[in-house]
Amino acid sequence: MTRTSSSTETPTPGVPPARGVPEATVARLPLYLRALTALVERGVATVSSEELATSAGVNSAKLRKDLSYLGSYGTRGVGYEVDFLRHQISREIGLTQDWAVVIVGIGNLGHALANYGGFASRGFRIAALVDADPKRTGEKVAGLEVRHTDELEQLINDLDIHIGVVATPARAAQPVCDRLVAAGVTSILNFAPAIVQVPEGVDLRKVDLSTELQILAYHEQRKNGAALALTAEQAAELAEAVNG
Amino acid sequence: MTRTSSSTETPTPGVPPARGVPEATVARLPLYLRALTALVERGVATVSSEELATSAGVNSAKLRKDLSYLGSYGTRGVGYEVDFLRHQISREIGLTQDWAVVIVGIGNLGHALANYGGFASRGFRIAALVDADPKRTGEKVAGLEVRHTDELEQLINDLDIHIGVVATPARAAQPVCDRLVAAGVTSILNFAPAIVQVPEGVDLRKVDLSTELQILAYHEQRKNGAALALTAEQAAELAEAVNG
DNA sequence: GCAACTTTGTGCACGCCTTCACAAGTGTCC
DNA sequence: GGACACTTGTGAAGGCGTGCACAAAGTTGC
Repeated sequence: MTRTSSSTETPTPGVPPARGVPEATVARLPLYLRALTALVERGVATVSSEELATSAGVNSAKLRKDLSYLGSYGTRGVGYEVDFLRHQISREIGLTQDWAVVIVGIGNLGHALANYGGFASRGFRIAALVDADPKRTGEKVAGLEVRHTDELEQLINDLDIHIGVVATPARAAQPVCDRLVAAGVTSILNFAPAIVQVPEGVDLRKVDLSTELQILAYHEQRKNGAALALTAEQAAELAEAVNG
Repeated sequence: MTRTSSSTETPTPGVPPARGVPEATVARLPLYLRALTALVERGVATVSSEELATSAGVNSAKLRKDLSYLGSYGTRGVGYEVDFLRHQISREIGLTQDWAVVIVGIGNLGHALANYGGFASRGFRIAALVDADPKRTGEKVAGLEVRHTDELEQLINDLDIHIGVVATPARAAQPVCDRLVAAGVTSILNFAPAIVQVPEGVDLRKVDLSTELQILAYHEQRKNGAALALTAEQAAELAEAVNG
């Protein structure tokens, strides 16, 4: 019924097709998936949009609209069959196949990522760990041997890896991404605090720890009556700005 | 000149004031700050919006509009004075004061966060590390002694902590957040893969590692001609759906 | 002091996302 | 079998963010 993807003929040249699902919706699908998984584990069979929305932390209208982009998987008057919906979303995201992932940079963060259980349980398989430091080569992390960066291209090729996770220091991020892309990786998750450029067709997502804290700090500063947080210097500046 | 905050009288009840700077702009300020810091280190004195935008990975019009919310800190025909602008943004975000932060959950990720250099260099001071496991209590991490969760409220009070970082397992996230809030924390950065609810007035940001990967997987699945990625089962489902 | 050039700051239009509100189904109870 | 209660799916409206395009403002060279 809603397969009217013919009228939406403005594919926005620079952006990949993305069938019909808005980007904002895609970003929320993993959220729904998690909420549904929790419901399955509790043995719940059906759920209304209201309940599911609450446990996913969103508005119920938004949830229904999001799901409507995937199809009509609910039953009016009843709700959604939990297990069925979970499977549909899982398939839409592409979690029914397993994705081989390489982690580059096995420092503190790389360690944490390699050991993070949330990946394996969601269809992501850490297939290779790579570090530039020869001293780390051979070390076992999360049951996997750390390989030297020299082998990066070889590993990507042999293990058919399409997704790379970058957890290197900032200055190494761009060269590493270049090599990943050259070797055939088309999706990169970057944890390094650096802005990296990738060619068109490669998806790049960024997780920046200190950026998140800074955004919090911005709002924090504006609570409790901001005046409380002003230093003498800042107060002087403020006064100057208001009067001048 | 642009201090016409009187006409914008629709403060959106549920949302905190947020003087006049759009949320999307706030989220980019740390980006600009980083780019400016890099310029300072290279000894660059002035920079045009075009250059700064490029090195921050955004559009120059967007950069100028963003900066215009903070004030008129540029010089037409010249550009922005790097050090001055950096200071202004820093002040706007609230990085001129130092923020005491507590990290709850010293597992792999907590370790990585405690050792992450990017916090200290940006006005965030890791003031306390807390873990529920008595075996970890007393352990030294990043030069700080890990304390037991029992001491959480005491530490928050004594050290005047307003920002909490949660790196616990999923099931512990909500109780921990509740305790943080009860003890006076008003900003929380949550790394646990769980949806947590906080009362109004408390800012909550979420960093979810597997969500990011799932978003990448979604797009990855749609590259290379999605048909390639279909399993027999999925193909059958698809055929069924199309034929009805 | 004037003309040519550079770069900022912003009004405006467009598009995406969110939210409301309701018609269209579905189950239940009598 | 019909009335009622419930819930989905979606048209439409409003708000927010982006990017264009240009006026305003400053600099340089003569």
